[in-house]
Amino acid sequence: MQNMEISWAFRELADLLEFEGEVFFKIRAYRRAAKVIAGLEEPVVELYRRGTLARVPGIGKNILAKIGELITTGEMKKLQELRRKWPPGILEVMALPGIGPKRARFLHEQLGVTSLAELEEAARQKKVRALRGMGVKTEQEILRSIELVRSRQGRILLPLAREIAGELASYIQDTPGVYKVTVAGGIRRWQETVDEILLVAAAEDPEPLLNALAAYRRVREVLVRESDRMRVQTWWGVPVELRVVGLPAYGAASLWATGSAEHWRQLQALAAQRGYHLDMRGLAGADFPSGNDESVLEDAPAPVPPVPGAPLPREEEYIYRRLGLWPVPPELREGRGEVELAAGGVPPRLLEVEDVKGDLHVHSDWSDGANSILQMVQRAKEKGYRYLAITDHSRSLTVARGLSLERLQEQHSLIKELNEKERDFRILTGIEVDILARGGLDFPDEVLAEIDVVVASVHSGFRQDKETLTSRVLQAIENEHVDIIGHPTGRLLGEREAYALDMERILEAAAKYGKILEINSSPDRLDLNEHYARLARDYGVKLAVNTDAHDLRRLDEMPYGVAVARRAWLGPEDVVNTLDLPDLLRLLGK
DNA sequence: GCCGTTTTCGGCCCGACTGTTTTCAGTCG
Repeated sequence: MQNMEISWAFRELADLLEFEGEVFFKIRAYRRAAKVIAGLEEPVVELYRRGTLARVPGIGKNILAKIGELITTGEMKKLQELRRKWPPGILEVMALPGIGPKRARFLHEQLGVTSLAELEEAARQKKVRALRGMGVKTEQEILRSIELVRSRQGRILLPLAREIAGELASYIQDTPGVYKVTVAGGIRRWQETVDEILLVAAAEDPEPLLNALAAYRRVREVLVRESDRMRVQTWWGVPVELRVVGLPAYGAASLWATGSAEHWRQLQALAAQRGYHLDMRGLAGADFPSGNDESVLEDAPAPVPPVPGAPLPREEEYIYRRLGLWPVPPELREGRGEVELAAGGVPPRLLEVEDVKGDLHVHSDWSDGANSILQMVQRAKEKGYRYLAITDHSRSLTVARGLSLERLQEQHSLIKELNEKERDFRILTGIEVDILARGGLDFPDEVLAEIDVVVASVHSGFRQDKETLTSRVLQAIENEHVDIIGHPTGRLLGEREAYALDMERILEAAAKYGKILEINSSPDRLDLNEHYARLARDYGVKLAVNTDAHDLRRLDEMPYGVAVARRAWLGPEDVVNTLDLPDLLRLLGK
């Protein structure tokens, strides 16, 4: 039983209890446990066996017992009971923006709504507006939200996709007769979200691999089975496709399965021009010379590369070279001009994780972070960083225990003290200052002037109109003490649309005032996204790739932001936190 | 539910916004 599954069980438990109207604190305790478990670095099963799980904050007697139940029986009685009691669709209803437990319950009682489809039907028949406490606007908002949810249905975020793909790939890898396995598709290209997981395996005989996949404990259903491919539905709800080829076809199959479709189409066209024929069985007329050479088995890379920019399998590289191209990194394979680019000159130097010398947006337990400043610093050092900016929330964000002026000053004197003991590392004082709903910033200029790194972010008034929101952000950009605009568009993937912003005006202003825009690496944000990041560079705006980490583990999410930068064709020179400390300080005007 | 004790139960939960109201409930960050 993986941490993720245990965490999910408690989240579902909390959701169902919330629907039932259980007391707030109990629900919050379960949610906290779910979050804590998801953030644990060690397997819960291990901690449980060792008897140290109860020491984890947020896990008391009751939750410990439920975890024990999950580990030993694979089920949790309380959860099963609730699942039997309520239709599964009500959780989707409750998850709609603007619909909480009370309204979900009310809709269930008054209209018999048990699913999104039924709610949609009721709203279309104008039955929702007739209910007490709801009106036309609510009804329209519900229909809009359902539309949003539909559009993202079936797509999962990259970290989950990577985890599932890694688990399956290593399982397949262990099947006898397998030479190597690659995770391909959108995962390999570091797309924001994916709707399927594609695996390519090289083996003499596909049969045992397909049998193995069909028998995997988290495969729910075999959707398609052919002699060399299988498509299955999994326990996680995301379909997985495995394609098995012989070693000589491995490079072509991996290229094909990695895509994108457009990139592949352009490669095929180029091959035809050069008198070859390229399909997923290989590059006819130019086979990989050592296609059956046992030595190809030795350089098999990890199925799920930990960072973007991993070396290509040499069979892929060979095909690019034969087509007169330099090998195109998977992140660029979107058919957005990379094939033309790869036909001439030298490859661009794209940003790499190793270029990053520090993180300029992280939280500590002074506001809503889980770890102390020292713990965050320690981890930053382990990552080889030279600096770390502690940017806790400002006073207005009370839910996040935003810092009062006094606490801010207290924190900054602590940081100054800590810095006296540091060598070759600098803790930068910082703040994530709220861009207030009424305009202006949460701290006065004279306070901001004293801070090394000022990140300004919107956390309220998301639904204001475009003009209002744009002018709020413009005001922040024009403030001489602001350095970085944090998660500039405010989107939460699959949860909340970006707020209405006139991005061209924002980019113009950022260029004019020399302000840095953030690429927030949090996988549910990735904000700016790759399109705006590229646009920003075209405007001459510098970017900062930050994690916005609220705990130690999320400091590790830097690769996701780096992937966005790479997909935007950015190099180290476009990103400020590749600078050495003195250069960075100069840029910040410190 | 958990936590922290002042060891056995009380504290944890804030404030703005919105749409619906006739004075406020529900949602959300």
